[in-house]
Amino acid sequence: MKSIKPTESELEILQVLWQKGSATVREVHEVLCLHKDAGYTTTLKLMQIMHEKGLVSRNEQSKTHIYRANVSKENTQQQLLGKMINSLFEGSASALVIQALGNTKPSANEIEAIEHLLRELKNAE
Amino acid sequence: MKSIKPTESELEILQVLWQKGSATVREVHEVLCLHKDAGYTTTLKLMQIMHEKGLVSRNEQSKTHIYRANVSKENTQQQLLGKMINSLFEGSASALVIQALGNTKPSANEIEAIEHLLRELKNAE
DNA sequence: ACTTGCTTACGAATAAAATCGTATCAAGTG
DNA sequence: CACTTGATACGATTTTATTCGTAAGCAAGT
Repeated sequence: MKSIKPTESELEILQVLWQKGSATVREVHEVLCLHKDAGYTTTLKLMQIMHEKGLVSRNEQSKTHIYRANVSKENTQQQLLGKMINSLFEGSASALVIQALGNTKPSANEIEAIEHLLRELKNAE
Repeated sequence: MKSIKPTESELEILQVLWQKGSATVREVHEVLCLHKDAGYTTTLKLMQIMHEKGLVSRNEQSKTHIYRANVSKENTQQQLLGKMINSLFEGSASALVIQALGNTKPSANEIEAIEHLLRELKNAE
């Protein structure tokens, strides 16, 4: 189990890759630019570093490389969630859950999904 | 609504302060040393910086200053949770909740608490 | 008065992350 | 062929976070 910790900017890039499946630097950069303002070479450099670290893989067949995330979204979420639970919620996942639910307005569907999961957890005892 | 983003190390210190209510640099440092290894002046400097940023307040009556957190635990949790939901869970709090619950074994009591909260949310519609 | 021990203050070194400028290469187009 | 366009590579700079060394103050205790 490799446990790499992507930085803030790396996460932004991973998100785009997760969403699109695969993308060129330019494609990623276009998306990032919507929110944030940075030069093209900045994005390029970041993705090169991520490649060195093994966070992404790339196909170099054509001159324009095509990147893919090399870590799964679920793993990464789990990783960072776990860290947050430990560092901010004294290790209690349910404390985090309650805090998260308390401050948002989940839809009826979402509530239903969570209740369903809870029922399963109870039965699994 | 001030939105300061504590760094990793600052969070460690805040945690101690939240837990103890108030504490001197040495007291904080003792606790940190259990897990991590850093010099006393490092902790001191961090807390001084946090003071400049307004993350903590301090009583300077006696030579040995007494520190308090100046941001609430709940606010900070909310802040970081929100950021995480946006950056890793496409803005869906329930996605995060499900992921968090899926990978832990909440106790019956905790499940009960969450179900209770869900019922309240439903009634509030 | 002098030493010891604990404190704060502060500057500087180190490390890690992010940003950008410039060089260079490969097509495609006139 | 000369020129433009869009790509990578790479080094340098800037910014932010972390760490620590050293000076200086103050309050004992001897």
